[in-house]
Amino acid sequence: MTIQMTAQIFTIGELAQEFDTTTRAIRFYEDQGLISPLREGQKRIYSTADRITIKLIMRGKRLGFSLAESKELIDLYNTEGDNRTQHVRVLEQVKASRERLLQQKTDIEIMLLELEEHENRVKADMK
Amino acid sequence: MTIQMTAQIFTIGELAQEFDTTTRAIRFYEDQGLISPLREGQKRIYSTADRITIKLIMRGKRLGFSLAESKELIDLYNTEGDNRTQHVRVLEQVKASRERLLQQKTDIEIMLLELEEHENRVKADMK
DNA sequence: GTCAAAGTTTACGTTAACGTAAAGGTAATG
DNA sequence: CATTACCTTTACGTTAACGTAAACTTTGAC
Repeated sequence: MTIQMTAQIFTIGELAQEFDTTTRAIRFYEDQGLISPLREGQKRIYSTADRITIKLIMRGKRLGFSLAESKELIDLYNTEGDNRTQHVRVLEQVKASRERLLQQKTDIEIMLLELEEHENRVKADMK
Repeated sequence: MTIQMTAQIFTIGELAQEFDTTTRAIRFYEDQGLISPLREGQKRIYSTADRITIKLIMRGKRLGFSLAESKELIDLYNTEGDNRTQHVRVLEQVKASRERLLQQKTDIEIMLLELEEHENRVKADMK
């Protein structure tokens, strides 16, 4: 009794729908070297790995990352664990990314506080 | 005995330096209606209010806000408290902004976790 | 008075991230 | 077998957010 594990695949249209974007955009990401789907004849075949990459791209976009920046992150995760200098570079990149995210986090906290303040002013004004 | 309170003012160069940007950019924000500095002859004179607006713009940029979006926020804070429909619109805007920021916040948390995971993998790999 | 530093306007150039259109291939459906 | 729904490539168009250059004024320092 064997368990059949078929690798999940996706069409470009499915992914466009799932991530609320367009096929044009997804092909563009391929142009820019962010994904490299396989082909079945002419047609692009996306793996779950491709799908995750697109998810990462979209998350990046919501945070204001350029595609180039997202690509750096993607490449970061795809570094084959080889030599030490590579590793060092990766760790530095991780540090930089983390710092950026933490800065954004405090920016968000401040903006949330300011929004709340303003909301209260307006609500008080309504009475 | 009177206390002299001189309103702080800034030149475009000073602000460009403080926010690590260019005078061109600041003039551009004026073009787009985000700030309206006074003039002393030809020269622009920036108030502390203008300075705060620029601060908000920069924070917005770090979070991936377009200038149009930042302008909405700025206008939001500048709504003269008048009629009720205005107030309602303001509160709706506040809600939308908050939701966006909260989404970004969770995006950040996820990315931080993923970074940490990857960092650990790489570090383990180095041994 | 002239020189340098900072300010001004006008205007064309540039990059990122797709949008949009045209022209065509393929596969299931009635 | 023709229509419909997706897929493909190629290529030009568009918007945001300034960069860059040119040509000119203003002002404090020497």
